[in-house]
Amino acid sequence: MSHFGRSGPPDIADTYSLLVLNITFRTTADDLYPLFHKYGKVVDIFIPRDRRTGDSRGFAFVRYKYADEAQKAVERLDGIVVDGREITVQFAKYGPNAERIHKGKVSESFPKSRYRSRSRSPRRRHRDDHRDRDYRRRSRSRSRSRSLDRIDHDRRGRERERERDYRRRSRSISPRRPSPDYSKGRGRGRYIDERRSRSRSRSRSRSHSHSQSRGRGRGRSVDSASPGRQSPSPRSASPHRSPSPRGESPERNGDGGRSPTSRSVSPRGQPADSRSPSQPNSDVDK
DNA sequence: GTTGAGCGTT
Repeated sequence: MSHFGRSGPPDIADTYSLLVLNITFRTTADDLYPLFHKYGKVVDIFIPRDRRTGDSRGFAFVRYKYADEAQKAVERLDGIVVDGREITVQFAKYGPNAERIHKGKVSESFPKSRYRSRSRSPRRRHRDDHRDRDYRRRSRSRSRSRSLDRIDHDRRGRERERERDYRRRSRSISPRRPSPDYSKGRGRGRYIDERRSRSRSRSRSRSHSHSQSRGRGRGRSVDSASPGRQSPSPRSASPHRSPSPRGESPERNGDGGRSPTSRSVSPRGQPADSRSPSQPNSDVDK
């Protein structure tokens, strides 16, 4: 009884899910089970993890059998330090049985005591608020061109898709908001953005070999490269690494997976900026 | 080895 999330949800008939936030990335269901089991009957524990890496996302779902026990666990385990991190336990809102809980007796059994008076950072603003606001705004959309609406819809869909993918990449690659202080206090966000844009462009051109080794060194024979520094490819002093004189190299699979790096900046290939210096006259000629 | 706002799977 220590293997949760093995065969999906056992039964969500009369269970109450708790959302456990701020847990460490190493915490597993087995680690949370004893803690939560002390306050009630835990029927299932699920920890969402990344599909690519497989690491935990930092939160877990603990399903209780009874609401009173779940409530007790929320009050008792919310704020405790697990593995060196203060976790946050609260009732799950979005879930397969969220409606049930919302319309069930939980809503009546627990009208309040949702957020404990704890001096924790207010982390309640996220998708929930956004969704609510978006929904309201959309509902009030009375005058709007159809074409615009379509575009808006498309844009929103794209945004949602990106968000759906994984926010980690978004924040890592495109740190649009490094610090809320800049966009809140100062109004030079645009300036910074502009400058950053240019800087990024140059950086891309300059820094070529950006370490994109994110594959944990799987696939590369470390044995041959470990001892001594022999050249793995004893090819002649040829600066050209592309055997093909023209066209991109057909092989772009480095680690045998995919290239999550932001290399799709130019779907076409090389921008018009870096043209071949073969014909310097072309400029003057035109 | 890293990260840290948030809402979920076979």
